[in-house]
Amino acid sequence: MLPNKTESLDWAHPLVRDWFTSEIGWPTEPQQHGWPHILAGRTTLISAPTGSGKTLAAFLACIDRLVRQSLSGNLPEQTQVIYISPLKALSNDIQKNLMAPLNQIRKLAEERGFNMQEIRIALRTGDTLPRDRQTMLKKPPHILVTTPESLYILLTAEKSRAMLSDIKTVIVDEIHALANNKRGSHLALSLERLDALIQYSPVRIGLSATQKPIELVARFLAGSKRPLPQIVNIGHARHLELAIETPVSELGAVASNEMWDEIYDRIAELAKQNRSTLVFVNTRRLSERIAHHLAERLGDDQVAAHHGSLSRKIRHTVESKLKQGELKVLVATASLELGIDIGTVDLVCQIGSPRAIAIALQRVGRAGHWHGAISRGRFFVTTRDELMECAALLYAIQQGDLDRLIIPEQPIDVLTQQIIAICATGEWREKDLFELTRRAYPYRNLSRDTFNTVLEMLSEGVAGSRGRYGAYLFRDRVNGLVKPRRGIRMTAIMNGGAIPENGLFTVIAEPNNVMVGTLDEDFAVESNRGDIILLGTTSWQIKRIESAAGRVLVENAHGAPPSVPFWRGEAPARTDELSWYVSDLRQKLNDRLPNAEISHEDIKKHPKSSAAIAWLKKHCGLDTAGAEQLIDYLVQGRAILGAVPTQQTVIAERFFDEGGGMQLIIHAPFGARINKAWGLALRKRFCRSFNFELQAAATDNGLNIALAEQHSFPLTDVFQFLHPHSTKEVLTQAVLQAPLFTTRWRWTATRSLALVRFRYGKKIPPNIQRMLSDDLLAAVFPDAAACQDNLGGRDIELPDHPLINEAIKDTLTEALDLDGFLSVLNGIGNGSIQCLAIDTPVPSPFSHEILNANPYAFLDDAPLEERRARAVEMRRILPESVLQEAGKLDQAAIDEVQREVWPDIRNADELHDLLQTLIAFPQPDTFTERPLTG
DNA sequence: GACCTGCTGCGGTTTG
Repeated sequence: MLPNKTESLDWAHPLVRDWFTSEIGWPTEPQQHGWPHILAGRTTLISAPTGSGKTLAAFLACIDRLVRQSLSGNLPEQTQVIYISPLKALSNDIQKNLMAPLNQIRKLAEERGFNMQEIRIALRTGDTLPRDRQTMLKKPPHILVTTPESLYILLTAEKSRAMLSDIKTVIVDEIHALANNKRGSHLALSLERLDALIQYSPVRIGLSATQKPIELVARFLAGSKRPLPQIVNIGHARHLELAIETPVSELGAVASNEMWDEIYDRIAELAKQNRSTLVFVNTRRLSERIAHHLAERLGDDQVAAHHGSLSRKIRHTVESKLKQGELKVLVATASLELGIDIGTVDLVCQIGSPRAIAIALQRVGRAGHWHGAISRGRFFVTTRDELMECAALLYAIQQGDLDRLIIPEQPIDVLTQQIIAICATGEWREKDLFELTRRAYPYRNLSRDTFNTVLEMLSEGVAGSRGRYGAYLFRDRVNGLVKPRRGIRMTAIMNGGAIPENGLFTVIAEPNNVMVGTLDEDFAVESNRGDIILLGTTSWQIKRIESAAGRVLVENAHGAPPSVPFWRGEAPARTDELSWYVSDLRQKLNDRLPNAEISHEDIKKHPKSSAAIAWLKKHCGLDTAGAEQLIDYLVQGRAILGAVPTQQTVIAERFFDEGGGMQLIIHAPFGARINKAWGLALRKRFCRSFNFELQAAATDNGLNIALAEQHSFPLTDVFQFLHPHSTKEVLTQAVLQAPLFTTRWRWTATRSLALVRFRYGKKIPPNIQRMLSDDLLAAVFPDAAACQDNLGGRDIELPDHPLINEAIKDTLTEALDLDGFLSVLNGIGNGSIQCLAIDTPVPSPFSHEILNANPYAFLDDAPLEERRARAVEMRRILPESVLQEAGKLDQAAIDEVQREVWPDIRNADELHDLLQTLIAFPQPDTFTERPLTG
C-alpha cells in the first residue's frame, strides 16, 4: 500500500518537506514508491521515463539527512553521497539542479531562524580544474558528482581515497547505458572497490530507462553478494504518437536525389509547424548533410548538426541554442540520446531505422520532455528494406516489446586493469582480491583458475621486440600475496577506463587555433590542401594536413560549397528482437496476402490485399501509400524467389553478374552479427577450396558472395558447407585475418594496460600505438602476425593467453554472434529452418540492397570500385511477364544454369574431389547420383 | 542513371 500523497513526505524534516511542496508540488510516482526503500537502506533500482522526477527520487532522502546533520551542527567534513553518471554533461546538469534546492532550503532555514552549516556539492570529471581538485581533497564536498572514470581515479590515488571513506549512498544514473558494456564491468568493480575501502556497504541507488529484463539491471546494481534490490518500475507509460513517412516517389534499394529533396522539404515543413524539432540520424555524415540542406530551406542560423566528431564547445553552443528556442532544428546522432537537458522538443524525426526498439523509444522520448506530455515521432524511410524494418519496429513498440539486455561476461581486460589499480594502492592477499572481484555481478562466475592466469600474466609480463609489456606485480606465492612494482599507480591512473581509442585526426581552425572537431584518418589522408569540407554545419577550407601529428588545419570558407566527410566505423547491428519482428512481419504479410498463383495485378485488386493494407495502417504506423509499397515489395520479391525469406525460411539465390561470374545471395533476416559470421565462415570455406579470395558482404537481411564461373556447385549444397561442430574453428581462422580482430586486440591490450596510451605525461600518437599493438601481438601470438603463405595451409594455432582469449571472445560474441549463428546452423540441420535454393534470371528485389551494400558491410578488403556485386544490373521494375512466369520458370532456370556451369567438370571423380574439399561432412552417395550434363 | 564510405561514452597524482 502506498501512503497518500500528503503523507508520503512525512519522513522528511519540515524544512525539506515544505520546500518540496512549495517548489515542486506533489511527489511523482517513482518518488512515492522509491523513498520508503531508500529510507530503509535497501538497494533500490528506479526505472521510469525521463522527466518523471527520478533525480529527486534518488536524492531527497540524502538531502534530508544532510539537512538534519547540518541543522544540528554535526555535519562532518566528509563526502557522504556519490553520484555517478555516464556523461560529463549530465553531471554538469545534476550539479546545477542540486544547487538550486539546497540554496532554497538554506534560505527557508534562514527565514525561519535556523542556523545551517553549508552543504557542499562538487563536480569531479576530467574537466575539473587542478585547483578545484586540490580544494576538494582538503575540503571534501558532501555530495560528489562524478563519472565512472573519475571514480576509478579517486579510488586509486592515495589522497582521494581518504575522501571516500565515509560514503553512505551511491547513486548510479542511466545505469542501463553502462550495464550492457565493458564500461559497466569497469564500474561494477569500482563499486566493489569502494565497499572494500570503507569496509561496509553503502546504499546503492540505480536510475534506469525501461529495460528487459529489469531484474538483470537490478542484479548488476547489487552485485552478487547483496540481496536483490527493490525494483520501482514505472515503465514507459508516456503516450506515443508515431508514424512512418513514406516519400511520394517509389522507394527502391537506394534513395535518389529527388527523394532526399522530398524528405528535406517534408522535415522543413514539419519544423515550421513546431517550435523545435530534433532529427536523429544514424551517421555523422548524414547529420552534416541533412543539416546543410535544411539550413538552405530554413535559414543558416536555424539549423545545426550535433555529433561525436564536433568539439565539446560547438556541441554545447548548439545545445543551449536549442534550449533557448534560438534553433528550429538540430540534426543529431546518438550523441543526444541520453538525458542531458535540451529543453522542450515538440517533435522527433528519425531518418532510417534506429536498429533497436529501445533506441527508438529513447530517441522519440526526447520529444515532449515533461511530465505527462505526448511524444511525437516521425520515421522517414529511404529504402524498401527500411520501410519493412520501421514497420516492424512500430509493431514491436505497439506490442510493448523491448530488446533484451545483454551484460558482458567477465571481461578479462577490464579485470586486469582493475587488479593493477587495486594493487597500486598496496599489498593484497590473492584470496581477498579474488573475493572482491566475484562480488561484482559480471565476475560472479569467475573461476580461480582464470583469475590466476591474470595474476600470472601480470607478474610475468610479455617480452616483445620493443620491450617488456605489462609486468606490474610481484607475486609472493608462498604467502599468497601480490605486491605492486614501482610506478604502477601512475600508469593505472593515466590509462584507466574501458572506452577504446579511435585514432581520429583533430581539426583545428586558424587563425585562433580552436579545435572544431575530428575527422576519420582515411578521410583526412584522402583530402587535399584547398578542399572544402563540412563540419558542424560550417564550410572549412583545408590549409594543411599534418599526418604524423594527426592534425588538419582549416580556415573558415564562408559558405563555399563543401564536400561532406565520412567517418569509418562499426555501428551496432540490428538487435535480435527487431530482426525477429522483421521476419515476423514478412511472415504475417505473406499469410494475409492472396497466394502467389494469381497475377500481380490481381493481387493488388484482391480483397485480402485491402485487408492487409488496413492491418498495416492499424499496427505499423503506415499510410495507404506506404502500406501499398510494402506489399508490392513483398509480392515482387516472392514472385522471383518463390517464397518470402524469414527466420524459418532461408533462401539461397544465385544469378549471373555482368562480369560473367555469379552472385550468391543468402536471404536470412537474422541481423548482421549472425550474417557476418555466416559470410566470413562461408568465405573461408570457399577460399580454401578454390584457393581464391572471394568478395563477400553481409547485412542485417542477408549475405552475398561473388563467385567465379569455375566455382560452381548445386545451389542447395550451400547449406551443407558449414557444420555446427567445425564452425567455431572455421570462423576463428577467418577472423584472425580480419580487421575486426586486430582492432579488438588493440582495444583489449589497451584496456588491460598491456599497452599504454599515455607515457611520461604525453599521449602516444595513434600510429605508434598501432605499431606497439602489432609488436605485442607478434610476441604473444607469432602465427597471427606471420605471413599466411608460410603456414603451408595449416590452421593457425591459438595460444592460450588471457588477452588473446578475450580479443577472440569479443570478436566472436560481440562483433559477431557465434552462438546465434550456431543455432541457425542447428536449425538448418534439424529441419526447423527450411532451406530453399533458386537460380534466378534476374536478381530478386530482396537482393538489391545487399548488392548495393556499403563498405561497412564488406567482409574482404576489396574497395568499393572493385566490387563485382556493384556491377550487377538491376531492373527495378520487372516486366509483368517475368513476375508471372518466374515461379514457373524455376526448373528451366536451374537447368539453364546447370548447363552453363557444369562444363568445367570432366568426370564424376573430379566433381567428387571438388565437393569433398568443399563440404564439412561429405555425403558421397548424393554426389555420385547427381546427373552430369554438358 | 541515381544512390553510396555506420554510434556514443572518459581521461594525472604526488611531491618539491
